Amino acid sequence: MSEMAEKNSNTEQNILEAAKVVFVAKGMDGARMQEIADKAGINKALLHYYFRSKDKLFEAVFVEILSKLIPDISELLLSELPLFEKIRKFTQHYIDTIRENPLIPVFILHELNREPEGIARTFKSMGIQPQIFIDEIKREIGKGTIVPIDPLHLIVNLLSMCIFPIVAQPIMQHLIFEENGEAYSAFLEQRKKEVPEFIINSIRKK
Amino acid sequence: MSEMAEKNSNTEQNILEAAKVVFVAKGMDGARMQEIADKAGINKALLHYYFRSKDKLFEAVFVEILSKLIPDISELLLSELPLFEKIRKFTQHYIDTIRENPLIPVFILHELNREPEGIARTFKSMGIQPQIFIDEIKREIGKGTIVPIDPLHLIVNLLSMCIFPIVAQPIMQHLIFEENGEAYSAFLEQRKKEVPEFIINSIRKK
DNA sequence: GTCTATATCGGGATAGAC
DNA sequence: GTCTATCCCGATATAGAC
Repeated sequence: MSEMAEKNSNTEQNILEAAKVVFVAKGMDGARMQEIADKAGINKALLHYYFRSKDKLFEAVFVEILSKLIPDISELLLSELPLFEKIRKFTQHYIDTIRENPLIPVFILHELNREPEGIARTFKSMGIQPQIFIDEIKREIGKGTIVPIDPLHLIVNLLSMCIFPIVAQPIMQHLIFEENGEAYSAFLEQRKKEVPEFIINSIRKK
Repeated sequence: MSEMAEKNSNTEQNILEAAKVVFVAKGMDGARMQEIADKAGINKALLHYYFRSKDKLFEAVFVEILSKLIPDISELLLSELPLFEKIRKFTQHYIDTIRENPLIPVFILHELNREPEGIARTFKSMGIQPQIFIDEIKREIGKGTIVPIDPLHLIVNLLSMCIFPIVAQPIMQHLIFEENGEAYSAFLEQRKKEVPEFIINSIRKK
């Protein structure tokens, strides 16, 4: 049994991996079961054996992606560092994380638009709790370390400046570097320092 | 002939309008010619009469969207206002513009990922020239009005904080307002003031 | 220019052998 | 568990009448 189970879950994992790549690149509608099967080194019929349908397979992939992403965010918000240090660490770590899978944010947003109800259900079932970080910002304002600012805007600014330049790379690269991928990559690397300093510069009490 | 031409271009325009809505919401792959025909109040066959294929129709829609978007950006970068004023105006105008068609940025990015070569060609054929704005920022740094900052990072920060919160509304709304659309709308409205002040606060020489 | 009817094909899904 | 062969529907595209 152990051998069977071994092989079973290997194949299943192969399928999930392949499906993830294809779904993320092409979207649910553009993805082809044939392509997933090829990439997994197996046969179309086997896809249906493991996951009953394309919808079910997609759902599985979507859940896997989300459940990997969310703890990653939460973890950092809850660490024990002082605020400015936390902003620096978060930016660095987050830019790196998204650069590893730059297609995922657009994938999620696209699918969220495509089928708001169905996917949103999946999404809601996993909780993120930004409240702790919000409270921390409020405390710093109270202490007078930083200027009065709505914590939500601060958080959204931070996320925006990390995520957007990566997901918009296909456009930005063309706009400012004439398709020079190397240059844009270096630009993103710089942002790991530029963004936190930009933020801290704005909120630090003088 | 005038009557014919009239009707002709009306239908053509109706099709383009309908196609735009459907393509933007569902993406090229998810869009159905039937749905476009229905929304245009005509028949599937007519779509093929005006535009030979789905690909051709998509191309037409994509070009129309881009050629509307790009002058809109350029225009503002070239105005004559002082820098801080320009940042305020740009933010306001740009947030409003994107809120009118919040799905378009994700649509563009998704399609760019789906078919990098084909679409990129279309994209490149229209030029945006950020150089004038870059030079202006450099001059202000020279004058000592603002702190030394790489103009590209400043521009990307600005765009990020305008665009991202709107395209990521489906996620953010859930994260911070528990699906309260009204509250998120008000939040975006606030950003028209918060974002420029956040930026100016960061770059202004003290 | 606009419609109805139909050809064609791609792709998701199932049957059944091994 | 994995494969081959096949079913069947949906969607693009075309033919042809009006």
